[in-house]
Amino acid sequence: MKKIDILKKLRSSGLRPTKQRVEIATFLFEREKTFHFTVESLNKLLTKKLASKIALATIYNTVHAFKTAGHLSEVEVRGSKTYFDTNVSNHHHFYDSETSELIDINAKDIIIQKIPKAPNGKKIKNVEVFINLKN
Amino acid sequence: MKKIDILKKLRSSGLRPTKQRVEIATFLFEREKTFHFTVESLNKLLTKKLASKIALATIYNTVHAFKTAGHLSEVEVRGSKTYFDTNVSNHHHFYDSETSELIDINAKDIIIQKIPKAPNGKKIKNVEVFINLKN
DNA sequence: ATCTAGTTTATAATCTTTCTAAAGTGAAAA
DNA sequence: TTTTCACTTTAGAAAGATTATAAACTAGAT
Repeated sequence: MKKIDILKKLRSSGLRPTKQRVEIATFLFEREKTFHFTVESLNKLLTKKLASKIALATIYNTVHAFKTAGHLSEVEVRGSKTYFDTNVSNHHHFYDSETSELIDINAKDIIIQKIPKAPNGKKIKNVEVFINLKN
Repeated sequence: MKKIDILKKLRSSGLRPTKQRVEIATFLFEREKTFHFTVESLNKLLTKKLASKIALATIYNTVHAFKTAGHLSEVEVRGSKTYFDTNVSNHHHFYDSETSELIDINAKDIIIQKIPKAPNGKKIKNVEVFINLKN
Protein backbone atom coordinates (compact mmCIF):
# COMPACT_ATOMS: atom_id res chain seq x y z
CA MET A 1 0.00 0.00 0.00
CA LYS A 2 1.33 3.41 -1.03
CA LYS A 3 1.66 6.55 1.07
CA ILE A 4 -1.12 8.27 -0.86
CA ASP A 5 -3.48 5.35 -0.21
CA ILE A 6 -2.66 5.46 3.48
CA LEU A 7 -3.74 9.10 3.60
CA LYS A 8 -6.94 8.15 1.76
CA LYS A 9 -7.52 5.26 4.13
CA LEU A 10 -7.23 7.57 7.13
CA ARG A 11 -9.36 10.36 5.70
CA SER A 12 -12.06 8.02 4.47
CA SER A 13 -12.48 6.69 8.00
CA GLY A 14 -12.75 10.16 9.46
CA LEU A 15 -9.30 10.04 11.03
CA ARG A 16 -7.19 13.13 10.69
CA PRO A 17 -3.87 12.05 9.18
CA THR A 18 -1.63 13.21 11.98
CA LYS A 19 2.11 12.58 11.98
CA GLN A 20 1.71 9.67 14.43
CA ARG A 21 -1.20 8.01 12.64
CA VAL A 22 0.57 8.21 9.29
CA GLU A 23 3.71 6.70 10.78
CA ILE A 24 1.82 3.86 12.42
CA ALA A 25 -0.36 3.23 9.38
CA THR A 26 2.69 3.24 7.12
CA PHE A 27 4.42 0.74 9.34
CA LEU A 28 1.37 -1.52 9.46
CA PHE A 29 -0.04 -1.33 5.95
CA GLU A 30 2.98 -0.70 3.71
CA ARG A 31 3.89 -4.36 3.52
CA GLU A 32 3.06 -7.36 1.39
CA LYS A 33 2.27 -9.97 3.99
CA THR A 34 -0.28 -9.72 6.75
CA PHE A 35 1.14 -8.67 10.06
CA HIS A 36 0.26 -9.89 13.56
CA PHE A 37 1.17 -7.88 16.62
CA THR A 38 0.39 -6.84 20.16
CA VAL A 39 0.51 -3.22 21.30
CA GLU A 40 3.71 -4.03 23.14
CA SER A 41 5.46 -5.55 20.12
CA LEU A 42 4.26 -2.73 17.88
CA ASN A 43 5.58 -0.17 20.33
CA LYS A 44 9.01 -1.84 20.39
CA LEU A 45 9.20 -2.04 16.62
CA LEU A 46 8.11 1.58 16.17
CA THR A 47 10.60 2.79 18.77
CA LYS A 48 13.36 0.99 16.88
CA LYS A 49 12.26 2.31 13.50
CA LEU A 50 11.37 5.91 14.25
CA ALA A 51 13.54 8.77 15.40
CA SER A 52 10.89 10.29 17.66
CA LYS A 53 9.05 8.12 20.12
CA ILE A 54 5.26 7.83 19.95
CA ALA A 55 3.51 7.74 23.33
CA LEU A 56 2.17 4.35 24.35
CA ALA A 57 -1.29 5.84 24.86
CA THR A 58 -1.23 7.07 21.27
CA ILE A 59 -0.43 3.58 20.03
CA TYR A 60 -3.38 2.22 21.99
CA ASN A 61 -5.62 5.01 20.70
CA THR A 62 -4.51 4.52 17.12
CA VAL A 63 -4.75 0.75 17.08
CA HIS A 64 -8.27 0.99 18.47
CA ALA A 65 -9.22 3.68 16.00
CA PHE A 66 -7.93 1.49 13.16
CA LYS A 67 -9.81 -1.49 14.52
CA THR A 68 -13.06 0.48 14.79
CA ALA A 69 -12.53 1.72 11.25
CA GLY A 70 -12.15 -1.88 10.09
CA HIS A 71 -8.48 -1.62 9.14
CA LEU A 72 -7.37 -4.11 11.79
CA SER A 73 -8.96 -7.16 13.33
CA GLU A 74 -8.50 -8.60 16.77
CA VAL A 75 -7.55 -12.26 17.11
CA GLU A 76 -8.65 -14.69 19.84
CA VAL A 77 -5.51 -15.79 21.58
CA ARG A 78 -5.37 -17.25 25.05
CA GLY A 79 -3.24 -15.20 27.35
CA SER A 80 -2.87 -11.76 28.71
CA LYS A 81 -2.19 -9.71 25.63
CA THR A 82 -4.47 -8.71 22.80
CA TYR A 83 -3.32 -9.65 19.31
CA PHE A 84 -4.17 -7.67 16.20
CA ASP A 85 -4.02 -8.61 12.54
CA THR A 86 -3.72 -6.45 9.45
CA ASN A 87 -5.75 -9.08 7.61
CA VAL A 88 -9.37 -8.03 8.08
CA SER A 89 -10.92 -10.54 5.72
CA ASN A 90 -12.67 -13.61 7.07
CA HIS A 91 -9.92 -16.10 7.80
CA HIS A 92 -8.47 -18.48 10.38
CA HIS A 93 -5.23 -18.98 12.32
CA PHE A 94 -2.51 -21.36 13.24
CA TYR A 95 -1.00 -20.56 16.61
CA ASP A 96 2.42 -21.69 17.71
CA SER A 97 2.48 -21.32 21.48
CA GLU A 98 6.24 -22.04 21.57
CA THR A 99 6.96 -18.81 19.73
CA SER A 100 3.63 -17.01 20.38
CA GLU A 101 3.39 -16.73 16.61
CA LEU A 102 0.17 -16.48 14.61
CA ILE A 103 -0.07 -17.63 10.99
CA ASP A 104 -3.01 -16.78 8.76
CA ILE A 105 -5.09 -19.48 7.12
CA ASN A 106 -7.09 -18.48 4.09
CA ALA A 107 -10.83 -18.94 4.58
CA LYS A 108 -11.04 -21.24 1.56
CA ASP A 109 -8.42 -23.60 3.01
CA ILE A 110 -10.81 -24.76 5.70
CA ILE A 111 -14.13 -26.30 4.77
CA ILE A 112 -16.58 -27.07 7.52
CA GLN A 113 -19.06 -29.74 6.54
CA LYS A 114 -21.31 -29.86 9.53
CA ILE A 115 -22.12 -27.12 11.96
CA PRO A 116 -24.71 -26.95 14.74
CA LYS A 117 -27.67 -24.61 14.71
CA ALA A 118 -27.33 -21.42 16.70
CA PRO A 119 -29.24 -21.58 20.00
CA ASN A 120 -32.53 -19.91 20.93
CA GLY A 121 -33.22 -17.10 18.48
CA LYS A 122 -29.55 -16.31 17.98
CA LYS A 123 -27.75 -16.24 14.65
CA ILE A 124 -24.21 -17.12 13.71
CA LYS A 125 -22.09 -14.02 13.27
CA ASN A 126 -18.90 -15.76 12.22
CA VAL A 127 -16.91 -18.93 12.65
CA GLU A 128 -13.29 -18.81 13.71
CA VAL A 129 -11.04 -21.83 13.53
CA PHE A 130 -7.94 -21.77 15.66
CA ILE A 131 -5.37 -24.51 15.12
CA ASN A 132 -2.85 -24.94 17.91
CA LEU A 133 0.54 -26.22 16.80
CA LYS A 134 3.11 -28.37 18.53
CA ASN A 135 6.59 -29.56 17.54
CA MET B 1 -19.71 -36.34 40.76
CA LYS B 2 -19.80 -37.49 44.35
CA LYS B 3 -17.83 -36.18 47.34
CA ILE B 4 -15.77 -39.36 47.54
CA ASP B 5 -14.79 -39.01 43.87
CA ILE B 6 -13.80 -35.41 44.43
CA LEU B 7 -11.39 -36.49 47.14
CA LYS B 8 -10.02 -39.15 44.78
CA LYS B 9 -9.68 -36.63 41.99
CA LEU B 10 -7.67 -34.33 44.22
CA ARG B 11 -5.45 -37.03 45.67
CA SER B 12 -4.78 -38.65 42.32
CA SER B 13 -3.44 -35.35 41.01
CA GLY B 14 -1.15 -34.87 44.01
CA LEU B 15 -3.30 -32.14 45.52
CA ARG B 16 -3.87 -32.31 49.25
CA PRO B 17 -7.63 -32.19 49.80
CA THR B 18 -7.71 -29.06 51.90
CA LYS B 19 -10.97 -27.50 53.05
CA GLN B 20 -10.77 -24.82 50.35
CA ARG B 21 -9.91 -27.19 47.51
CA VAL B 22 -12.70 -29.55 48.45
CA GLU B 23 -15.19 -26.69 48.59
CA ILE B 24 -14.13 -25.32 45.22
CA ALA B 25 -13.97 -28.75 43.60
CA THR B 26 -17.38 -29.63 44.98
CA PHE B 27 -18.82 -26.43 43.61
CA LEU B 28 -17.26 -26.98 40.19
CA PHE B 29 -17.59 -30.71 39.65
CA GLU B 30 -20.71 -31.70 41.57
CA ARG B 31 -23.04 -30.72 38.74
CA GLU B 32 -24.56 -32.31 35.66
CA LYS B 33 -23.86 -29.72 33.01
CA THR B 34 -20.51 -28.26 32.09
CA PHE B 35 -19.78 -24.98 33.75
CA HIS B 36 -18.04 -21.91 32.33
CA PHE B 37 -16.60 -19.26 34.57
CA THR B 38 -14.00 -16.60 35.21
CA VAL B 39 -12.11 -16.31 38.49
CA GLU B 40 -14.20 -13.27 39.29
CA SER B 41 -17.54 -14.99 38.69
CA LEU B 42 -16.42 -18.06 40.61
CA ASN B 43 -15.34 -15.91 43.53
CA LYS B 44 -18.75 -14.20 43.64
CA LEU B 45 -20.64 -17.48 43.49
CA LEU B 46 -18.48 -19.08 46.19
CA THR B 47 -18.85 -16.06 48.46
CA LYS B 48 -22.61 -16.32 48.10
CA LYS B 49 -22.66 -20.06 48.72
CA LEU B 50 -20.14 -20.50 51.51
CA ALA B 51 -20.20 -19.24 55.06
CA SER B 52 -16.47 -18.56 55.23
CA LYS B 53 -14.82 -16.56 52.50
CA ILE B 54 -12.00 -18.09 50.46
CA ALA B 55 -9.15 -15.72 49.63
CA LEU B 56 -9.04 -14.57 46.02
CA ALA B 57 -5.43 -15.74 45.75
CA THR B 58 -6.53 -19.21 46.80
CA ILE B 59 -9.13 -19.27 44.06
CA TYR B 60 -6.48 -18.33 41.51
CA ASN B 61 -4.10 -20.95 42.91
CA THR B 62 -6.74 -23.64 42.96
CA VAL B 63 -8.11 -22.96 39.49
CA HIS B 64 -4.60 -23.10 38.09
CA ALA B 65 -3.80 -26.27 40.00
CA PHE B 66 -6.99 -27.86 38.61
CA LYS B 67 -6.13 -26.71 35.13
CA THR B 68 -2.58 -28.12 35.36
CA ALA B 69 -4.05 -31.37 36.65
CA GLY B 70 -6.35 -31.49 33.62
CA HIS B 71 -9.58 -31.00 35.55
CA LEU B 72 -10.33 -27.67 33.90
CA SER B 73 -9.65 -26.23 30.48
CA GLU B 74 -9.10 -22.65 29.48
CA VAL B 75 -11.20 -21.20 26.68
CA GLU B 76 -10.12 -18.65 24.07
CA VAL B 77 -12.29 -15.63 24.57
CA ARG B 78 -11.44 -12.18 23.39
CA GLY B 79 -11.30 -9.71 26.22
CA SER B 80 -9.62 -9.10 29.48
CA LYS B 81 -10.69 -12.05 31.55
CA THR B 82 -9.71 -15.68 31.33
CA TYR B 83 -12.56 -18.17 30.97
CA PHE B 84 -12.43 -21.72 32.30
CA ASP B 85 -14.54 -24.75 31.46
CA THR B 86 -15.26 -27.87 33.47
CA ASN B 87 -15.52 -29.74 30.18
CA VAL B 88 -11.99 -30.94 29.45
CA SER B 89 -12.83 -33.13 26.48
CA ASN B 90 -12.09 -31.95 22.98
CA HIS B 91 -14.98 -29.68 22.04
CA HIS B 92 -15.95 -26.29 20.62
CA HIS B 93 -17.86 -23.18 21.69
CA PHE B 94 -20.58 -20.77 20.81
CA TYR B 95 -19.95 -17.33 22.28
CA ASP B 96 -22.65 -14.77 22.84
CA SER B 97 -20.86 -11.45 23.24
CA GLU B 98 -24.12 -9.75 24.31
CA THR B 99 -24.26 -11.81 27.48
CA SER B 100 -20.58 -12.93 27.62
CA GLU B 101 -21.95 -16.46 27.69
CA LEU B 102 -20.17 -19.56 26.43
CA ILE B 103 -22.04 -22.64 25.23
CA ASP B 104 -20.35 -25.97 24.60
CA ILE B 105 -20.52 -27.67 21.23
CA ASN B 106 -19.87 -31.38 21.18
CA ALA B 107 -16.85 -32.33 19.07
CA LYS B 108 -18.98 -34.59 16.89
CA ASP B 109 -21.36 -31.76 15.99
CA ILE B 110 -18.71 -30.05 13.91
CA ILE B 111 -17.10 -31.87 11.01
CA ILE B 112 -14.21 -30.23 9.24
CA GLN B 113 -13.78 -31.54 5.72
CA LYS B 114 -10.66 -29.73 4.64
CA ILE B 115 -7.81 -28.50 6.76
CA PRO B 116 -4.41 -27.08 5.76
CA LYS B 117 -1.13 -28.82 6.52
CA ALA B 118 0.77 -27.58 9.55
CA PRO B 119 3.70 -25.35 8.59
CA ASN B 120 7.44 -26.20 8.64
CA GLY B 121 8.00 -29.26 10.82
CA LYS B 122 5.13 -28.41 13.14
CA LYS B 123 2.22 -30.68 13.97
CA ILE B 124 -1.39 -29.92 14.75
CA LYS B 125 -2.02 -30.13 18.48
CA ASN B 126 -5.75 -29.42 18.35
CA VAL B 127 -8.41 -27.55 16.43
CA GLU B 128 -10.74 -25.19 18.20
CA VAL B 129 -13.83 -23.79 16.54
CA PHE B 130 -15.30 -20.66 18.01
CA ILE B 131 -18.70 -19.54 16.75
CA ASN B 132 -19.63 -15.97 17.54
CA LEU B 133 -23.34 -15.34 17.91
CA LYS B 134 -25.48 -12.30 17.19
CA ASN B 135 -29.18 -11.57 17.68
C1' DA C 1 1.31 -35.55 69.97
C1' DT C 2 4.95 -33.60 67.05
C1' DC C 3 6.87 -32.11 63.00
C1' DT C 4 7.23 -30.48 58.36
C1' DA C 5 6.29 -29.64 53.72
C1' DG C 6 2.54 -28.02 51.44
C1' DT C 7 -1.35 -24.38 51.75
C1' DT C 8 -3.81 -20.36 52.68
C1' DT C 9 -4.05 -15.64 53.40
C1' DA C 10 -3.73 -10.52 53.08
C1' DT C 11 -1.29 -7.48 50.86
C1' DA C 12 2.03 -5.74 47.74
C1' DA C 13 3.63 -5.84 43.21
C1' DT C 14 3.22 -6.39 38.31
C1' DC C 15 1.30 -6.15 33.86
C1' DT C 16 -1.81 -4.56 30.39
C1' DT C 17 -5.04 -1.24 29.27
C1' DT C 18 -7.80 2.95 29.98
C1' DC C 19 -8.49 7.58 31.84
C1' DT C 20 -7.31 12.45 32.60
C1' DA C 21 -6.32 16.93 31.74
C1' DA C 22 -2.98 19.90 29.89
C1' DA C 23 -0.35 21.08 25.78
C1' DG C 24 -0.14 20.63 20.82
C1' DT C 25 -1.78 20.66 15.93
C1' DG C 26 -4.49 19.95 11.46
C1' DA C 27 -7.38 22.29 8.58
C1' DA C 28 -11.43 25.27 7.99
C1' DA C 29 -12.72 29.99 8.09
C1' DA C 30 -11.60 34.73 8.17
C1' DT D 1 -1.78 34.03 5.96
C1' DT D 2 -3.36 34.20 10.39
C1' DT D 3 -6.81 32.85 13.57
C1' DT D 4 -9.50 29.59 15.68
C1' DC D 5 -11.08 25.36 17.65
C1' DA D 6 -12.21 20.69 17.67
C1' DC D 7 -9.53 16.83 17.42
C1' DT D 8 -4.95 14.65 19.02
C1' DT D 9 -1.08 13.61 21.56
C1' DT D 10 1.20 13.12 25.73
C1' DA D 11 2.86 11.82 30.48
C1' DG D 12 1.36 10.17 34.25
C1' DA D 13 -2.32 8.48 37.18
C1' DA D 14 -5.75 5.00 37.69
C1' DA D 15 -8.03 0.75 37.01
C1' DG D 16 -8.55 -4.15 36.47
C1' DA D 17 -6.72 -8.81 36.28
C1' DT D 18 -3.26 -11.73 37.80
C1' DT D 19 0.96 -13.15 40.25
C1' DA D 20 4.43 -12.79 44.00
C1' DT D 21 5.58 -12.55 48.92
C1' DA D 22 6.10 -13.93 53.38
C1' DA D 23 3.91 -15.00 57.58
C1' DA D 24 0.43 -17.98 59.70
C1' DC D 25 -1.88 -22.31 59.27
C1' DT D 26 -2.77 -27.37 58.54
C1' DA D 27 -2.90 -32.25 56.56
C1' DG D 28 -0.85 -36.17 57.24
C1' DA D 29 3.42 -38.77 58.08
C1' DT D 30 6.48 -40.00 61.95
